[in-house]
Amino acid sequence: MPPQNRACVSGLSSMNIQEEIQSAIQRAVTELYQQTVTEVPLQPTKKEFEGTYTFVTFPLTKALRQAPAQIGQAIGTWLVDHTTVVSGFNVVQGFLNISVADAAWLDVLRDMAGNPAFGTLSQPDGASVMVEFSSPNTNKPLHLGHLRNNFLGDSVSRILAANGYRVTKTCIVNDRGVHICKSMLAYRMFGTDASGQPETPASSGMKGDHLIGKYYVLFDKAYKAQVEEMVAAGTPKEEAEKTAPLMQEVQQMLRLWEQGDPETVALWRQLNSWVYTGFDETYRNIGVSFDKTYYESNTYLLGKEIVEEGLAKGVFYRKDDSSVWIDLTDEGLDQKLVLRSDGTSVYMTQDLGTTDMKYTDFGTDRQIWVVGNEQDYHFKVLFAILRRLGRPYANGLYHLSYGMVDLPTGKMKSREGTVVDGDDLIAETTEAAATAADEAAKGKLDEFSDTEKADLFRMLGLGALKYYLLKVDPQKRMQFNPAESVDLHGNTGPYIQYVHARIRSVLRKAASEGISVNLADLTVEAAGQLDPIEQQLIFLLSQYPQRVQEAGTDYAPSYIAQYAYELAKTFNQFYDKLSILKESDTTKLKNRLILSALLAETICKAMGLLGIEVPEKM
RNA sequence: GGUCCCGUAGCUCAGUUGGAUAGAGCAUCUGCCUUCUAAGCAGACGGUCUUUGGUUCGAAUCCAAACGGGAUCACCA
Repeated sequence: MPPQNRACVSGLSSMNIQEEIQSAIQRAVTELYQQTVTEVPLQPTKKEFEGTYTFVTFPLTKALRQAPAQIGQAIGTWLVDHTTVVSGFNVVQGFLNISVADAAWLDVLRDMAGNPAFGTLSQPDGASVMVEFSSPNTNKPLHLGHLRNNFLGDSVSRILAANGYRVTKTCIVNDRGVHICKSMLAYRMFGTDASGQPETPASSGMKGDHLIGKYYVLFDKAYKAQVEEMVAAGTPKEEAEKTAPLMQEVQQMLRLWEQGDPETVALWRQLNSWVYTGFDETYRNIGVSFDKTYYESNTYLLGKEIVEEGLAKGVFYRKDDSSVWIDLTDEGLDQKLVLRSDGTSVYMTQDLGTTDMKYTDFGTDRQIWVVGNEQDYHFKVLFAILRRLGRPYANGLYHLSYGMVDLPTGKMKSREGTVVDGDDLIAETTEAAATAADEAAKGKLDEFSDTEKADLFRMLGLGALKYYLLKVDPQKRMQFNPAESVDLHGNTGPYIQYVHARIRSVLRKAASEGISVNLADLTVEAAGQLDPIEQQLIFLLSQYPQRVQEAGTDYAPSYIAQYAYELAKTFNQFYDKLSILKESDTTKLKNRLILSALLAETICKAMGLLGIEVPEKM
C-alpha cells in the first residue's frame, strides 16, 4: 500500500509535545554543531529510566564527531535552557532521556479533553475505501473462522472510518453452485416427515442456517455411502465419486437452476431465505452490518466481456481448445486460466467482473478483501491481471489475509465434526461470562434488572470473544482456547471493560458529591507536581491519534487492542497509587477527574474501533 | 518439487522506522481491601528470540542458507 500522509496525525491540538521536542532537537543540533538533521526519531523511554521520550544519539556520532554521551549531554542541556517543554534530562550512553514539564502535560490534557473529535482523523482528499468481508456460503452456518473474518472486517472498517475515509462495507454471498444444490437435493430427499409435512425453521425450531447445514451434512453422508458401495462393487474410487447417482442429480439440479427451472428456483429461494433469516440474526448478535450485499447468483456470469477486452489488448491469449489464459510467469506467478474451453466462467473470471462492478457502483479509491490466507495466490493473480488491464483502481487493491484458527486439539475439520459453530460459541461465551461475572461482581449487580444483567453479560461475553480474536496479528495462525477466550482477567476484553466501568463509577460518585468536572477547572500553572504515573497516562493518551493512524495504514486492529490494554493497565496502576476523590488538593483532584474522564472516553473509543461496547457499571 | 506465510518464557501472544538488562497475559508461588468498583495492584519464578553465517557502533527486527510447521500450485470456489 502507498504510505499515507503522516501530516494528518497532528490535527489533535496546537500543542504537540513530540513534534515540539523533535523540532527543538533539530534547532539544537544546528546551533551546537552547525549541522542539519532531517529525521529525529523519538521513542518512549523504557520504564526503568526516568523520562518520557528518548532520543538515540548513536547515529549522530559520525556526523558530529563526538561521543554519543557527549552529544546527549549537550543537546539535553540546550533543550532545558531553550524550551519550556523540556524540564529535565538524563543521559545513558547514547540515550538521551527527556522529561517533560508538568505545565506542558496539562496543556496537552486540556487540548485533548477539549476536543470531542479527539482521535478522529481526516483525509484531506476525502478518500474512500471499500471493505469486503464475511462473504458466507448459504449452505452452512457461520463458524469460528468466519467470526475472525467478521470481527476483522468490521473492525478494520471502523478504523478506516476513524482515519477519515468514507467506508463502504460489502459482503458477497455465495448463494449458488454445486454446494448449494447439495443441500437442496438432500432437503428434497429427506426434508419431509412421515405425514408429508416439509421441515421448516418453524417446525423444527432450528435457525434457518443451521437447518440447511443439517441437510448439507446429510447429503455428504448419503453420497459417501453411495460411493463406498460402488467402490465395494468394484468401481474405482475416482470414477465412483464422479458417477455416483447423487452427484449426477446434483449436477442436473445445477443445470436446471441455471436454466431457470421454476421448481428448482423456487426451492432455492425458499431455502436461501431461511438461511438469510438465520444469518441476519447472527449478524445482529455480533453487531456486524453491511452497506451493500452482493449475491453471487447475480454476479457469477460477470467478467466475460473483460476476457474479451483482455484478448483484444493482448493481455490474455487463447489456446487451441479455445480456453483463455494469462501468462504471469515473468512476475513469478504461473499461467492462469481465466475462461474455460466451453466458454464458462471460473472463479477468476467472476472476480474480475465483480471487482469492476464494485468500482462502478461505488468508485472507491481502494478495495480491501478480508479473506483467509489460503487464497493469497488467487489475489496476487487477480491484482496482477487488473494492473495489466490498466484499471485505474488497480493500485488500491489489498488482500487482508488472515490465518486459520486452530483448536487446542488441532485443526478444525468439518468432516470430523470438530468445527466450532459461531452461534453456539457466542451463546457459550455469554453463558461463561455470566457465570464468572456473577461470581466476581460480589453484589455489585444487585440493583440490575434481569434485562440489564443479560445486556451486560452479552457485552462481556462478546467483548471477550472479539478481543481474543482481534488482539492477534491477522496474518498469524492462532490457537483458540475456549477457557482463555472467556477469561475476565489479564489481557482480555472484560479487563478493559472493567476499567471503563470503574472510571465511570468514580465520575458518578464525583457528580453525586457535587464535584464539577469542567475543563475550565483544569489548572495548568499552579498545578504542582504531576505524579509520573499521571504523566505516563497523559503521554499514552496523546499517542491515541497516532495509533489510530498506524492501525489504519497497516489494517491492524491488534494495534488498537494492544493500546486499549495499555491504557487500562496504566489506569489501574494510577488508581491503585493515587486517590482521586480523596485528594485534598482540589486542583489536583479536578485535574485527576478530567484525566480519568478523558481516559474512559478514549477507552470507549478504542474499544469501539474493535466493535466492542463498554459498560457503565459492572 | 516451485512459490508464499509463520517460528520469541511451560502455554497463548506483544515487540512500531534496527537501539538500553527482549515484554504482557495464563499457569505456579508470595504480599496488599474498616479507605473512589480487589472483575484490581505489587512482587517472585520463567528466555541460546529454531540454527548457522552475513550487513554495522548496535540485530528478535535487515540479507542468505538450513531445519521445523502451515498454505497454495484445478477447465473447484
